[in-house]
Amino acid sequence: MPELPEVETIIRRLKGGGGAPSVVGQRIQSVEVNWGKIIALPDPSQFKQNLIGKTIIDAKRRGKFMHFPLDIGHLFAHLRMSGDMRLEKKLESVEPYDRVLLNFSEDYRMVFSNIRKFGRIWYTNDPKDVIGKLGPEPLSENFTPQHLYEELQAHSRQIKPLLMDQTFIAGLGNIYTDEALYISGIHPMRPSDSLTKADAEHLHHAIQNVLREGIRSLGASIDWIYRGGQFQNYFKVYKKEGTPCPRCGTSIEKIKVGQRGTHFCPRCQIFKE
DNA sequence: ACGAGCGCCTGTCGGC
DNA sequence: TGCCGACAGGCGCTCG
Repeated sequence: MPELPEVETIIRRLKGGGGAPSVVGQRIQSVEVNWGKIIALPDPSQFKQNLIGKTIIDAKRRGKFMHFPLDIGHLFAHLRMSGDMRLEKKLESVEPYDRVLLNFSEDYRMVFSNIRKFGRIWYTNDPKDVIGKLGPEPLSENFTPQHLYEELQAHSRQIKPLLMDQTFIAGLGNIYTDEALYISGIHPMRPSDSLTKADAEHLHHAIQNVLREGIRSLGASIDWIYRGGQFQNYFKVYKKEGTPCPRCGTSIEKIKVGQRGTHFCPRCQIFKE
């Protein structure tokens, strides 16, 4: 479930508010690591030592990364293909996929759950170690149609894998990329430098729209990981192969682009060189 | 610079 | 029914 809108939803929940508990202000008393490879930096035993006694002073998102500034240093987490970050009472039972637990001084703990063990957690004094190479935030002011157009021209790559390259733009994954390309009428395999200025403007608008709608819906919930998001009910092409295009009625197709399942309308999204 | 192939993991689904 | 391969919301690596 983890693309920008889902991570944003998780972060907002972790921040609490409205009477709900928050990770902000919590002091880490102990750390449990049940799968060592989850800890990307430093090694797991150092990781524990570094975290104990630290206090979380904020919870933020950058691309698909969760970012927890501490009183000293920074904690980052990435869910990769599966998983969740929960804030819960220490009384709750530990679930089978709970890989890393941060026990706070009082009542609560934060739990990194990750079925496929692809997720990663970092502790570092320098955020650049983790998020230094990320492209712009798609919902920030410095991501403009002009910027997008110029960057598209600067590369000659298939548009879909380029949009999913986190150094190009931070936060898009398979779902929101397919949806944004559909909305803007761009074939997923088109060379990035074949896009016109008008194409780039449409794409920029579509990216921001689909992400905002995703956040408004609290993300998408599919398969066995359900977290209450509703965006799956608004998919126009993702997982819609064989159903009629909402705009022209042509059957939605599924192909592979850059090794990833890709859904598009062959009539609305014409390939051009 | 770019794209393909593959590894990392666990679970589900469709075909035979 | 049972098995087996393909596939899944991601990303880093190697190779050509």
